[in-house]
Amino acid sequence: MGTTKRGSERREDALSRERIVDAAIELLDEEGESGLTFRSLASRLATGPGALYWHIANKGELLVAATDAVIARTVAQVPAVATPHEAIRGIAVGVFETIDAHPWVGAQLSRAPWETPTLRIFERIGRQVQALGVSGRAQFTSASALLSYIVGVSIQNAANGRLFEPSVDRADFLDTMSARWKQLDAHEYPFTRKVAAQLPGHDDLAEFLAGIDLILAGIAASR
Amino acid sequence: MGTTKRGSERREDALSRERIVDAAIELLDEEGESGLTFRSLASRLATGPGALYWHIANKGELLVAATDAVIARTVAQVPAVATPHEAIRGIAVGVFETIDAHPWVGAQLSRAPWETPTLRIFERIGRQVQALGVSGRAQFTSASALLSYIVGVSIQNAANGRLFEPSVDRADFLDTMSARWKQLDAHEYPFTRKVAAQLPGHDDLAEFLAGIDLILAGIAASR
DNA sequence: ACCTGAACACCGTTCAAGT
DNA sequence: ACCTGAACACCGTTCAAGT
Repeated sequence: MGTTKRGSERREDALSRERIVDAAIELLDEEGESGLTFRSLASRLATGPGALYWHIANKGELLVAATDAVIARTVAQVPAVATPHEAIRGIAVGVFETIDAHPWVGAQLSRAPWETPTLRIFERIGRQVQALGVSGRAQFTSASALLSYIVGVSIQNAANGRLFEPSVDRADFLDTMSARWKQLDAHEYPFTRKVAAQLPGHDDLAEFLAGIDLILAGIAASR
Repeated sequence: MGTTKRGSERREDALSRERIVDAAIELLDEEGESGLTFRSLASRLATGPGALYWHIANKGELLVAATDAVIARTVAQVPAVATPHEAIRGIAVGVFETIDAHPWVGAQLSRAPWETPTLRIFERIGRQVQALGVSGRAQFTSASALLSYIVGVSIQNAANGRLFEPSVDRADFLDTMSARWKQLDAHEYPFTRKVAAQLPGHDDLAEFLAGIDLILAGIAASR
């Protein structure tokens, strides 16, 4: 206080790493992965593409930062619940819904699985695996298996969601898919053709959680 | 036989969808995903980029075709074994090793999970789930869970493999990663810090198969 | 029918020049 | 210290023109 206004005074609209990342998230959500370019991002921030490089090293770092911001929000919002089993389901649902809402997050998680975003999820799952009473070395195995499953399914689900225009709804999508599977070669794809009938009315989230329960049942059985 | 040689005679080096896809696989394996461009591919085939578009619609189709060729080979080579449990482990190992050898296959499987390559794997797993005696609707859930886990882990494993230069070997990589995890904030990452000690000597394939066994134990327990 | 290669409309990234 | 925007070295894709 008491200092006179000078060049050091922050302008409202000054560029910063945070503002850039926020704008990138908006662009990714609105236009999809291909909509994020340094030119489009710069024009949204009313500057030139070169200015962004003062704050961020390259596009890879920008994507990691955007993913990390979204995932940090997700894990912070997972509700506290009674049992480790419930907690793991809560984390799973959180990640699933986040990737469903921001499909580019899924692609990023699988492209750079050693970065902080993945670690945030791993940490939360790990604590609950510990709480489950899993012993020493098996904790790592169990947490890794759960993490891979959760991220894997979420990505596949999000990719399916983008298969058709948003106007095509879920039921139509499943009907189309079911019809396509039924037309597969009878000799090559007997199983796929048989389960094609189950596709209409399929509940992705329920199916996903059934898989979680399967892994948790396996963990319990292996103890 | 007996026809005179004409324009319809096939030149040895004539372009074809098959030759293009084979060259694309070579390029992807040698140079990685960013090494495949229509220009580099065309020059390898001693033609111009435009020529390729006579045989293939676009880059997406080229990637799907390349992935499909590799995965078809993989599933064809899975050995016949005694039990469904063994068979599922065999498929899992096949996919794991394929993605480890061709990391771009993993990226492609998660980018387009509804295409034939994924379906080929799903079909093989499904048949074994059926052989396991899993009932009706649960077959779909079990096969999907296994598929997601197998593809998910394989992609993460392959991404880790590309983290550093090929010169950096596995042991060094794990040591570096372990050291990095130990430096994480003690309050934010207690679990990750604790399991960091288990990282050196970690056997990815063994850990992966332990996860498969976990899911199979869950399937057995849920029956 | 199939191939050629220049051209179009883009990219990510760099960097001299400004403030 | 931070921003500007032209320039560099690329992309995927198209298409008139050739054989």
